[in-house]
Amino acid sequence: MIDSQTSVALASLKRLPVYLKCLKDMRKDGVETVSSVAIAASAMVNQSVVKKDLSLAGVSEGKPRVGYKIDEIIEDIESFLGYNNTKDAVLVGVGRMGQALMSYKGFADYGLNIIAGFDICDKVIGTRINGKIVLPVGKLESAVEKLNVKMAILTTPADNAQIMCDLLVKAGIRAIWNFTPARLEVPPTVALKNENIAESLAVLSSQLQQILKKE
Amino acid sequence: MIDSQTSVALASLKRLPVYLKCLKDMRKDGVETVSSVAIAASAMVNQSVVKKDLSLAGVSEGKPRVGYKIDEIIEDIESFLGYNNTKDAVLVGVGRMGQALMSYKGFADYGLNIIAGFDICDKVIGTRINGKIVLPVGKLESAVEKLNVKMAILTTPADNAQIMCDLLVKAGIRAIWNFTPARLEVPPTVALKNENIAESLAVLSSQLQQILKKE
DNA sequence: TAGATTGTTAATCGATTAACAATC
DNA sequence: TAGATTGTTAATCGATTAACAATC
Repeated sequence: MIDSQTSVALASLKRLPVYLKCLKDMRKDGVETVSSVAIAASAMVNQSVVKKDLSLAGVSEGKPRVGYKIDEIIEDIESFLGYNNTKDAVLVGVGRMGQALMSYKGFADYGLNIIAGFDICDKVIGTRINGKIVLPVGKLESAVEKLNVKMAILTTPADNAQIMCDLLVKAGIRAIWNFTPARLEVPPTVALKNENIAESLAVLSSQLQQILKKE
Repeated sequence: MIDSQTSVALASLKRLPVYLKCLKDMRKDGVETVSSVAIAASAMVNQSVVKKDLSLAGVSEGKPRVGYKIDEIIEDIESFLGYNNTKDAVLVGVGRMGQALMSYKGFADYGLNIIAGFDICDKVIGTRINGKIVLPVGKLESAVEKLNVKMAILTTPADNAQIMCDLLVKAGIRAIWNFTPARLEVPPTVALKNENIAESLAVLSSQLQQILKKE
């Protein structure tokens, strides 16, 4: 293969963290080997999809009639998802949502490390949340440059989102995780992931409606 | 059509709130009519997809050479998504994330109304967040039954998630919006939407990796 | 050996995109 | 009338599912 495969299918990429969670739960229950059929059942997806996703993720060979060693398969998926090499991130907008994310211990498992929060409000500037300092937005650019941070989490009010986004891009941030409802514009050299509350609610409401209709 | 179409394609359903946000932003800028081409550009999707989604959502006829009246199309999409008839919800787990969601004013736009929070911690019980009372979990079942609430938002620590989930189901909740990383088990009569932080991060990290690789 | 499971190949399905007639 | 846009139909694409040979 020359200059091979650019991107794992998006759908596969989204399922891998789900498998990982299932596998870790199984391991906690003392499971030592696991088959694709078992993963499929636990993650509630088709078994063909599991097999294909695992091979895409480059999981070490499983043994026919046995399956995969649970430690190995977990290690392989984590390494594929990059959970081992820590990614630093800054967080902009230390409101309740921002504080919730700064306090969340689970990010460490995913290799994400929020190094500091930034805000414009004097009440939070200088405080520490989960041990991480909150700095004024004025210090954002120099901090990002000095620490060579590539990822940012955006949790400002929607009105400020684009302005802060522009500032982040200017500072050299290359990936923005947007928790605001604003539709942001970023240059093509910057990755953007919208955490879309309205989308999720639309899906859930529609499912609920169908369930209630059936009765 | 007899007993027609059970479910709008999931992909379409997810895009509609995006269009809605774009349309509202346009209206704020004084736009009065809009074409599917303009929506497609703003939402950054293919124009065929927009046309198809709009027709699925039952948007009132657009006029060739003119497009859609912006007030009408917004009204149509909102009504299709059920933003007009308010859905009550309870929230379980009034930690930082729970408080952030209870404080979020934007839910009103989506027709979602959190009527109360529930927690086991004495420190928050009895307080009010954004005017909404926090009650002990012991009162959950009776409240859900009395107020006929069908939807719940789950923001507990992962350890308690399944227990609280079971309690919600027992109380008659039919749709659970799960913000915890736990993989929940619910009966088939209950809708479940996982807000999957790990999935989003995997997608963003992968995009970032590709962008950095190109340089 | 028999049988369960892997890993891949082929078939199916659904969603996206392109094309175009109808319309104002 | 000319031309832009709608709304739908057909073509393409990709992802899911089924099937099966290889293997332990």
